[in-house]
Amino acid sequence: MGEAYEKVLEIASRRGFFWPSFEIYGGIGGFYTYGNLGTRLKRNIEELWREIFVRRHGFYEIEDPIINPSRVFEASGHLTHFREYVLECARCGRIVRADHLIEEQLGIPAQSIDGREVERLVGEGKVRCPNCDAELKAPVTFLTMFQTKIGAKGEEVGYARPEAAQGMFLNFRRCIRQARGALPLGLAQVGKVLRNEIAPRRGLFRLREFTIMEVELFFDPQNPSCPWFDRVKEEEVAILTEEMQERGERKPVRITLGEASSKGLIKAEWQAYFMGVSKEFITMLGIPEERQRFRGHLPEERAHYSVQTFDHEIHLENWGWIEVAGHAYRTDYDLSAHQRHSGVDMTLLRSDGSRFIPHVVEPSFGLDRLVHVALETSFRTMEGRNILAFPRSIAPINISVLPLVAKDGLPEKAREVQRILMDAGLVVEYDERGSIGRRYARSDEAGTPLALTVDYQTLEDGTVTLRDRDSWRQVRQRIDALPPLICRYLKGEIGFSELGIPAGDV
RNA sequence: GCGGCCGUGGUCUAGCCUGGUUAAGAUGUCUGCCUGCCACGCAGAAGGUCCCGGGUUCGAAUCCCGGCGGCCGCACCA
Repeated sequence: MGEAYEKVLEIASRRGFFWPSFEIYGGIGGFYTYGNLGTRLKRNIEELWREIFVRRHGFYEIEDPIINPSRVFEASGHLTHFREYVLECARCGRIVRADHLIEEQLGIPAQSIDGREVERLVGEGKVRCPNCDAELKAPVTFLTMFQTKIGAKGEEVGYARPEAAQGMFLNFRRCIRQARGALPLGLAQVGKVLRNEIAPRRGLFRLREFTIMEVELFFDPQNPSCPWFDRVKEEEVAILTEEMQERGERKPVRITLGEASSKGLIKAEWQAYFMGVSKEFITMLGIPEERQRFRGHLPEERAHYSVQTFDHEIHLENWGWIEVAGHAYRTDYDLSAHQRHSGVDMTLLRSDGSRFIPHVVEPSFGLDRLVHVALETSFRTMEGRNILAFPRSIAPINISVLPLVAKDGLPEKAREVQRILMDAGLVVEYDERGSIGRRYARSDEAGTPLALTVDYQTLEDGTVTLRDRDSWRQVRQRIDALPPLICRYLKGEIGFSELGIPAGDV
């Protein structure tokens, strides 16, 4: 079953979903280019997310720069928390992380070690190479953020953002005013972020430049309830909490979000709410419920800004559980930090006159990972053919238009039908190469849910056949009735059999 | 970053160990014929820096060294 991954990668590059970037120059790890099908698939997933997380809640969406001045990340804590001190052995050249080595050899907790301490301990020869016991070279810092210079003289140091969230915090004051001061306030952003990963691998899972989709939900900690919580509180989810993992348990509990929230397993109701929305979203991408779970971060893996984080994980055959989203409770960490560093007041006024800094809950999705997961989950084979059975709402191409044979005026008629469907706003692929069977096979491999065939009967009565990608069944329908029917079908409002009357000889 | 395996037309692979004329096959693509619903058939064609660089050799896809890229394990993933 690990072949699904190999097969999907092969289809992805051959058919134009994605492939390694810069390949004519030998390639560089961690960068991928999306082709026509991949770009559409990615955008459709993004639109579905936007519908479910943003539009439906009336949240605001912003777009903030990728390059930020260093002060932003000094304030946010990323510049200190993103920096690793790395030690290299003078003899064998082995490279190790300073904090891990010091904790291991001297028993000093990694969190309490700063750069000066590292230099002192290494200089005094307190730590040795774990591999060959030789002396270590002076520590070098490794920053996983991309650094650049801003301006002609380059005196201003800038960094590429490693997360989109800071944009929402930096612009919070303006946005809350535009929202007329009302909490809860949801600010959303979709955009590229950059992380200089040490070892990018596994295709779209560990990229150096990737797209993130985030909501920062601001609320008053004295009024932490989510007005929509009723919608999800009966929803049952699989949760593996921090405590369970510390007890060595590996099997998640199944519990309703309402119960998980009231029992305190999930600290903020908003967090629990978004976990419910998250499950709904991921399920709509075609991932079955039993392959989803939420896993609480252990303290040492939790980001510096978070008091509780749940990863939304999906089980894949060859990687096991992989993270596609993080649900973090960031409290007032970021707004307080920016208030402290910028001197700008981030507080809001309650009706009783008291002032407070809002708390923040953040659902954050890695879009590229979702693209891969959608591809791999939808992959199946039928009679030796590859099929990408995408949910209809995210399929890159809506419908293929095919003449039964490429002669006798059928191609011309098919082109007319293509025009009609394109004018109706559909993404249509016309194909007359090879035989009809080959064209169906190509259509299936691109994940196109419908194939429309123009045959000799079309020329007589203006009807065509529609073929279902997943069952290969066919129905017949009049051309002029098609546009609204197909649109409703793609939205999932009607089933395949409602598209027309069954067609024979299949 | 460390260790193991790997890199051959668009795709998948053979050839490499045991260096030797035009680098083989399948599939895909293109042209023509054919076509009456599931990768049909026939004929023909195009398509390769054998990952890159260096070395050994009369001669390197093949042997050696270095680099780049990929996969797996370890580490990392704020």
